[in-house]
Amino acid sequence: MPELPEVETVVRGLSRHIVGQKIKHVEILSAKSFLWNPKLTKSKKVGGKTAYPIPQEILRRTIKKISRRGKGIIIDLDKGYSILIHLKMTGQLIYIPKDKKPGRTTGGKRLNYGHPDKNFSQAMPSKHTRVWFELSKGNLYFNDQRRFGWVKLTPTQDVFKDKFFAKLGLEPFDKKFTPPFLWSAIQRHPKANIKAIILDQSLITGIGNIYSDEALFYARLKPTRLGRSITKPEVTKLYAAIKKVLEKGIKYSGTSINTHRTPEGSMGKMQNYLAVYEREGQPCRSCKGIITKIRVAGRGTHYCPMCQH
DNA sequence: TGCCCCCTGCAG
DNA sequence: CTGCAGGGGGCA
Repeated sequence: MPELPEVETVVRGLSRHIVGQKIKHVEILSAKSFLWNPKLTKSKKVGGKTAYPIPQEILRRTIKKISRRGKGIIIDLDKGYSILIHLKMTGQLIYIPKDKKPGRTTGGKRLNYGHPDKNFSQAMPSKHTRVWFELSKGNLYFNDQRRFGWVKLTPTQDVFKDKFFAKLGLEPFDKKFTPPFLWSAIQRHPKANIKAIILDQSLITGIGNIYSDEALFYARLKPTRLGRSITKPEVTKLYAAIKKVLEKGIKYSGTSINTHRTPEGSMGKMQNYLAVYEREGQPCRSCKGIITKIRVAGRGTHYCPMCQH
């Protein structure tokens, strides 16, 4: 689910709800979702599920700050530890206050968990809950259908030594991200598709498959254009388009085509404003063209053949 | 720089 | 049943 706008939505929501709370207990329901000590695989049954041992360093720590780097989430605790989380394709972080009744072990409130039937509700923890944090005033659930995502615990000073965080490029909202920066990044990849270039997290962080297609649409660039063919005026347009689509995504709390939810469990709204993504066969919003789907950089890619060149 | 893989569920 | 899905790591 998550690209920069979705992760930013989750980080902002969690910041409102869980900063200042203490971690009272943690259940790891899927060993591979909490990358910690793989030797500790001795499990026990909790409510019919298998649970794994937890690192003691995480217990009784207070949550100080939640931030985002690229598509990764950093939760800083007191006493020098941080929790790192990546949602990958289907991860969710859902927070349910304890006073939301009926309380008790599940944390109570039932949520529509991406189910097409609006009346369907899913109790937390759900069958996709992989890590369950009991906090002082509520419960935080890391749900991840496909188990591609991960949670890690690391000393705060080592966060950016982490294999994932260490190789991230520039944030699109960093002052250093400028048209000249984008131009030079593109020059270094003359033979790559422009889509592959803007998807490369070691150059710019946070753009994924949805927002790359959207940005290329607003820049009027065909996704298969090679880096060396891109002109300076085109770079300027692409730069503006990238910032525009990411800002719009954040404004609408992300795209909920499938599993993306805010920490409160509600859907984002950006899917209603997409220009090309998931709009194959539909008319272009700015010309008479029909949105076409092809394969670029191994990903389904949507564009308007009439206005993107 | 591309391809396969991790995993599960859903549409066609 | 096959193919495909908001990501990214490891391998030619």
